Amino acid sequence: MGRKNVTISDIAVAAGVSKTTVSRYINGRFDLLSEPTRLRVEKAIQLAHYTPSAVARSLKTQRSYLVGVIVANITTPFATSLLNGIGQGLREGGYIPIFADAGDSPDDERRLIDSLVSHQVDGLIVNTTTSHNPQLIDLANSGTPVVLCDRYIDDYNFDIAVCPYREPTLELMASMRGRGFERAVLFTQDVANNSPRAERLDAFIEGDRDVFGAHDPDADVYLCDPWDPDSTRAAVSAMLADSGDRTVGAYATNTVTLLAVYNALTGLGVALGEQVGLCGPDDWGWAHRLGWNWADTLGSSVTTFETDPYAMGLEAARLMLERIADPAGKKQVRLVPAVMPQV
Amino acid sequence: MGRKNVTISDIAVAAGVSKTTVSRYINGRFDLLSEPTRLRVEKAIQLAHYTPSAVARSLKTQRSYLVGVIVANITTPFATSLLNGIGQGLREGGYIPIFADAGDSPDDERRLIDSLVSHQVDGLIVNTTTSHNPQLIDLANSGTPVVLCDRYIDDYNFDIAVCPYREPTLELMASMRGRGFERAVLFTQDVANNSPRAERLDAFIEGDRDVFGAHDPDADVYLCDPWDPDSTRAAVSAMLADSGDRTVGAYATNTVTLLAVYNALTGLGVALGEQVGLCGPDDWGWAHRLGWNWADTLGSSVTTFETDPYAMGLEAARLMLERIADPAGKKQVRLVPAVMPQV
DNA sequence: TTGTAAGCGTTATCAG
DNA sequence: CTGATAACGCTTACAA
Repeated sequence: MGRKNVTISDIAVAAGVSKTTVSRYINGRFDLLSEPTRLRVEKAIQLAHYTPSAVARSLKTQRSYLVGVIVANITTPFATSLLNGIGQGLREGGYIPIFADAGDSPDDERRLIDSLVSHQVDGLIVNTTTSHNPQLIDLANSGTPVVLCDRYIDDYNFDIAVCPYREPTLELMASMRGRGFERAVLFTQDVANNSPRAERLDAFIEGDRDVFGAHDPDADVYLCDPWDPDSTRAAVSAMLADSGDRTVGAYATNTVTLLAVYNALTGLGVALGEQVGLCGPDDWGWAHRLGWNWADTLGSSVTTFETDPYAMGLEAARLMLERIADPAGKKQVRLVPAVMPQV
Repeated sequence: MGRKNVTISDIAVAAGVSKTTVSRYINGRFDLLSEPTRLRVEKAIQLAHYTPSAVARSLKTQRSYLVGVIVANITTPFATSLLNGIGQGLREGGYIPIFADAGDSPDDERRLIDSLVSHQVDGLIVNTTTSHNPQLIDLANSGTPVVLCDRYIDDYNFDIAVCPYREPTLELMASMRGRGFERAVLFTQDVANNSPRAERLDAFIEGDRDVFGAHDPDADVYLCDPWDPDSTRAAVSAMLADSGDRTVGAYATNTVTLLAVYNALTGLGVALGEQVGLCGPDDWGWAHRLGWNWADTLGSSVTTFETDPYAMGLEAARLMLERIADPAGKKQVRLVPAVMPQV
């Protein structure tokens, strides 16, 4: 109970050898050990339940075999599958993933980066909360491997795994138009500092103009915070008022927002399908692994294109392994395409 | 680019003081520094972009202010909210949570524990994959703070945050009986090594006997792996065949299993409500934060009792903080009750 | 108020 | 094959 930790010196003494020899054993340099010494050390280690200190090792070698992974918001279905993929990829390369959640707070993200770096992680995979991030740029510049996930950072080239959202968004809008909806609207959280949202917004504007023939697409954009049911209800109400008796095809910027809008609509007694149709990206990895088509459950009028956050995590992890192996290599953008909507 | 890390010595030299003085500055011991020296050190630190090495600090002080958090399967909605709560609680206490995913593999869990401990985490919060876990018992015995979450480990008293599942399970079964279902069945993953599942199984058996008057409750238990649609479909088919024309109230051991069973049922063309009713725990924290009643979406005949994984995480974190503050204190069991079903 | 020096538990460099 | 010994970057008595 609470007994002092056994160290390499203890083992050395117990086995009657030097620390160096024990160290060699730990690191599997059996070519440098005679059979008898090896056995003596082995026995001593087992007897004492010795495990080497990774901290001391990290301090000396400047490597930890740890990779820090920071996700903007661990509560989303997207993040869940992303982490799953990243974990898988890193383990395959012999690295241990350490997950952290920024909880959508740039401040917390900054603190986490500092902390992880100061704990000697060998690299950082970040699904960042801010597209303006000098800290990460400095870090990458100073030689620390940094890989981005899904979200861009301005003014610097990072290794990054991303999904192209423009095309599937346009396809989805075309399909909504084809189904006869007269007006297109977008529900989104604040787009500032968030590249995927910005990309989807741009694509929406483009589609609203080209596919729906809107003159003032900006007026079709509704801001809401999906985690705040009141905010979403307000946005949906405003949208309904603005629409008059036009039928509406609503695009939600992500799965969480889609669910929030769905809640608001049904809460307001709006039947989905005739008056309002709902669509958006489906970034819900684990529902698919379950074989559950949640969008169908909401109603057959809900259409989506499916992204693959697990694959994205896997790619990000691989980028990290490559970057660690070759710190000076050329930065890469890895595309993980969405599955086009089944029209 | 790749320039050597600046250390406390560099700052000492730059500021023309000793390492001790710089160390005092870092640790906020301003009472031991004269105004001028403080300013000199401050300037030197800023100029050099110096950040102290947490690794070196950990090695020296044997504290890291890191708490390792291992979750059995990060892909589940339960885990998502649990981590959220744990993160919140730990941050409030000044500790940094480090998340890791065992991916339902006891082997990976063991490796993760080793790794985190060897990286000097100040404590470990574990939602374990195995109820038989000598490694964690040793760890706790040796003085490392260990807190369990939701799942028990045999043969040792741990600090633990858990939800009592017996009562709500019985209530749910009574309500199913009240709605006229003639047979009760349970869908569950393997119960071995998993205390909450075992507890729900026991409660089901009790309810099947006492509420439904079953003579052979074991025959009403169907094993399936929710992540494998085929396995679930097979279990559901078997259940339907066994039931003949009795109506069935099906209890799923957790949310993921409930969804899987729902998929299988609808896939087989079974309409929910008349022939088969579905119920189980609702451990889907974030859906509730969204205000989304997913069970209603599946169909109004799906009934649940709601657990609170976020609160559970919060309690676990608080237990950890208390244990770190008072390593010798008495072990505690913290109950986080479920919300009884609305009948 | 400041500094010296030892040491945390490893690994790396040499020298046998 | 084996072993001294000096780092790694920090904290902490103990002096001054």
